[in-house]
Amino acid sequence: MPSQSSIISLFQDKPIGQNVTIRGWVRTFRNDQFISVNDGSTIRQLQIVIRPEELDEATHKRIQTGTCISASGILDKSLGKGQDIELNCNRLEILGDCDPQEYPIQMKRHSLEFLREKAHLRFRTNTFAAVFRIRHHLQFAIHKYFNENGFFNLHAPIITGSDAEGAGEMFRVTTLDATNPPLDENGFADFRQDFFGKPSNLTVSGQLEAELAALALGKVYTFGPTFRAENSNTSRHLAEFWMIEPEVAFNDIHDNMDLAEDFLKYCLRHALTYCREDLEFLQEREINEDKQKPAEERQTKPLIERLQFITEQSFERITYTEAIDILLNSAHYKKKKFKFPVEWGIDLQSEHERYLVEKHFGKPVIITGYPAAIKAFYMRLNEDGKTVAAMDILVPGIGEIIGGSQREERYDMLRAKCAQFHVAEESIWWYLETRKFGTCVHAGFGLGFERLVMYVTGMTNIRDVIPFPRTPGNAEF
RNA sequence: UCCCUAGUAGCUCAGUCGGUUAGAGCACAUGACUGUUAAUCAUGGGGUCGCUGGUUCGAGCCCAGCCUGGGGAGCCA
Repeated sequence: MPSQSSIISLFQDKPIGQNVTIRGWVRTFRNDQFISVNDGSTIRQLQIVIRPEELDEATHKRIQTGTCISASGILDKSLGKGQDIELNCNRLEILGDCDPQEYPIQMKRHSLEFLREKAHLRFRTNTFAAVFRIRHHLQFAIHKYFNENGFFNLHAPIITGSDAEGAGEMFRVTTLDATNPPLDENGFADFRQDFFGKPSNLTVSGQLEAELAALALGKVYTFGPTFRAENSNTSRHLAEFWMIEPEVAFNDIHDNMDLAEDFLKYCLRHALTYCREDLEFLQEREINEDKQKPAEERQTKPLIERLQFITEQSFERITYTEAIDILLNSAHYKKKKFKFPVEWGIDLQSEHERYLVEKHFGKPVIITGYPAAIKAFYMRLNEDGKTVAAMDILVPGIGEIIGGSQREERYDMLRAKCAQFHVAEESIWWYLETRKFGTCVHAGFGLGFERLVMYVTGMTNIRDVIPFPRTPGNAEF
């Protein structure tokens, strides 16, 4: 018996005339003799040709959309038009039946909303298989980029005893009996008796831990799951998502911007090189979906062109103050088209960011120098005393994809910021000690992995780029 | 959490002014055909109109509450 081949290897090597075996899932069974099979190795289907007279009636009925089969035979040039090779089957085995009365995935267009409710089966559609192959390649590209550039990967803890990061609501981790916890002298749950002897949570960011490592290893990055218990119900937020957080000793805010831009472009180039067919499929899909939409909601450029465009452009770099000026001088503002007010000191709203990126510049924008009051306590205070060395990278379509900063490395300044932001020093004494013992300039940023996958695949809902999305009220599968 | 919007067959949707027996395409079943490309053609089965309550002689349609999905906002990555 010949060993099993992946369908992608058959398309690549084209071993015409050889006896091969493939295993996969039936997509369609046409004309009682053509079985279109996908094995996940590629977006493409292999056509299995079987002579009707060689197929007994019982087996014939078991070949349905979704059936798992093994097919052996001679690989040949295809007589049909849709493909260049096909498998002339001389041995067909049903590995797993699929009852068409019950199987919800049909060989037709399904809405993404419907497939979201079938998350266990949606991998079997072209769209999701393409998305998750691309997700894999992007993950690989990220590790590759950092490895090639001298970074060390750091596994930040998933369970943390610190709640000082201020990045959002946290999930409590406890082994206490929720219905009958031990109580302390004030009548509250007594976490001294909990597993860790103190309250603990799922991490909202690995940044603080990454900083500790960077101040010894030089260049590090984390790439792990993070958790936010925010009740945010949008197409861009998850309760569980994956984040990449590089942190580099001796980098200032400008080095940080250079790194982020180079890194982002590297990831896009990697996807363009290694995910070509999947991207072409998703591009085609997007074009078809856009036909149903009003003109103003359609993409102005096809997916691949958009990605290429980003890799070729240098990102626009402006300060927060300049951004406010651009907004104030815009015709959009003068016609009172912004819903929210614009003035120095405000946090930029989605509509402001979208105007800057999509209307004014038409390419990615890095904004730096935000007012200290609207950014986190650990960001380095600039010489003007009122702005911090923060940076946000905004991209068309997604908005903020990266947020980062040069960190406050000055011990006294950081303590002052802690007091200002009501961060208890005793809760992050270990973080403060790095500033006491051989501190140095350093900077880093965070990239939401799913936002990157959205950007590359053109998917518009974050729930469609993570295999099993966790959102408020939904932890099925 | 707030605003908008939707929920009718397995899927995608139509359903007029509140009126008699609930509509289509696809899917599925049966048959025909056999080099097809989401094959084609014919025939057929398939409904708790999201849930609860209300208005009415009569509700898929009107009203109230709730549930679920989608879009937007806030928060953020």
